[in-house]
Parts: sequence; C-alpha cells; structure tokens
Amino acid sequence: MSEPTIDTLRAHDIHPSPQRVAVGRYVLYTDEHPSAEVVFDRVRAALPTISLATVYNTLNLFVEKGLLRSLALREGRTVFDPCLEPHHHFIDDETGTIVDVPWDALEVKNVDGLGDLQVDSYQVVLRGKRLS
Amino acid sequence: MSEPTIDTLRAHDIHPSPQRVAVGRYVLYTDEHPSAEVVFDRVRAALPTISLATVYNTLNLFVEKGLLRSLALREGRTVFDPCLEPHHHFIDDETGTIVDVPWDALEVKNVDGLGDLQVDSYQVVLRGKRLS
DNA sequence: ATCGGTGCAAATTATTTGCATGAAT
DNA sequence: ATTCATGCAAATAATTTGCACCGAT
Repeated sequence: MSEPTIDTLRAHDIHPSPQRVAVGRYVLYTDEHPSAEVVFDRVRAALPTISLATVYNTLNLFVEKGLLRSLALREGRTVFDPCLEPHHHFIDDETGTIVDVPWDALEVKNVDGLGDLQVDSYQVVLRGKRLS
Repeated sequence: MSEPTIDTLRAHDIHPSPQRVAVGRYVLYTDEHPSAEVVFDRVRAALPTISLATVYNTLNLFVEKGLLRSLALREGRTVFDPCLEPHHHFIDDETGTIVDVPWDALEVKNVDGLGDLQVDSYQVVLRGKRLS
C-alpha cells in the first residue's frame, strides 16, 4: 500500500512527520485556495493536537520546497494553491471564493512591449460574481 | 490661497482635520503604492504627533469615500493607490517597487467568455525586474 | 552525551475597536 | 447640555521566531 502524500514529501526532501503528512493530505489536493487558518481547521479534523504555528511553518516549508504557491489575493491573508502551472484567478466578491482560470482561457497581448519592465511572470486577477 | 487637498476632502464629505489633511497631502498624490506603515513615516515628517491607528483609520475612510483604492499586492500588507482609473500593476521582485501600467498598454482577450464567471473588473499583475 | 530536525509557546507585526475628548448647536 | 465626529490606547488578528524536546549516532 503506497501513500502518495508521503512519497511526494520525500521526493521534495521533506521528512514526512505526522503533522506534515496531515497538512499535505489536505493542502496538496485542495482547490479551495485556503488561508493558513482554514488549513488549520481542516487538518485538526484528522490531527486535533496540531498547532497553528506548525501549520504556518509547514505551509512555508512546502512553498520553499516547491510544492505550493502562496498568493496575495485576499486582503490581509495569504492563501495557498497547490496548482503550480501558470494560471489566472477569479475572485467572487460576494463569497470570497477563489477559482482557478486555465492559462489558455485568456490571452494577454503586449506583455513584452512595456519598455524597461522585464516581465518574468504574470497573471490576470478577475473579480465578479459566479453565476450558478 | 486655495488648498486642493482640503477641497478634495470636502468634495468627498470628509471633514478636513489636520491629521486627514496631512495624510491626504501625501497619499492622494504619491505613486509609490505605500503601505500604512510607509504613510505613517511620511506623514510624521509633517505632523510628528499623529498615531499609526489614525493613519489606518484615515486610509480606510479615504477608501470608503472613493479617494483611494486598497490593493492586496504585497504579501502580508495592504498597499494604497490614489489612481482610481483601471490599470495594471508591475511588481519588481528584487526591490518590491510597484509600478502602474496603463490600461491600454496591455490587451486581455476573452474576459467575457469564461462561462459562469461574470467578470466585473480585472487587472493584470506582472512580476519581474525593472531595467534602468 | 551530542547533534540535527521538529513542533509549539511566546513574541512580533498588522490592523481594528471602543471609548475619552473636543467642537458645533 | 447634547450630539456627533475625531484620534488614539488598547485589543485583536496574522504570522514568525527561538528554544525545549526527541530520536539517531
């Protein structure tokens, strides 16, 4: 029986302690763009003794090791996204929900024509309401 | 002798107290995308007795009254921008400097073709190095 | 016993709240 | 004297740091 989360952590030089595995099992597979606080709530369901500081440290470690990306999208709190490929983000202003928008769904023209601004990466941040 | 900052505050139903005028004289005309802390430092040069809480409250009031926009661009701190027209932002990863990019310098295609995502506003956030 | 890695209590940073004070009627 | 706006001390929220503990040598 293999445990893919543990394999992933090892592949990135992260010792798979119980706390790190519990955080990884949730945050490496979610699409809800959680803040550290949300990760804490979710992970406590599986590991009630974990502390918020350990969640922060684990998230920062995952970012450093290239498993997660941290995003400044919501005011006042950093959110985390396990999707590493370039993509855009849509923010529902009413609910705060953040949705990934595939890279190819939009096209941005003239990124290389901005004079002395040498662009290494970019994303479009969209806001509005999700109909459903 | 007219004082344009005071006129602007009055035009937006903001009582021009000395603290608000001092904050406004800086933040309504700057292009440096300051955090609250930076505003505090700049304003203290003119009004050494002002407190950081008053700076925060004044910035939030200006945002509420439509004089400023607050932006989640730097991790962990909100920054403020007096430019209200739609535009994009370039962030210099080395220095943290944020530069406005005119709306017409870029073109984003297919914003209205995202299915159930009804886009009310958007901006491109670019990162890289400014050459000079 | 020593050392490197781990997790969390405590500290720090960022921001908001609530109330004392003063100006206008 | 009552009301309402104002500004800041104190409180709260968000995140980081530093050290005690534990397992491997």
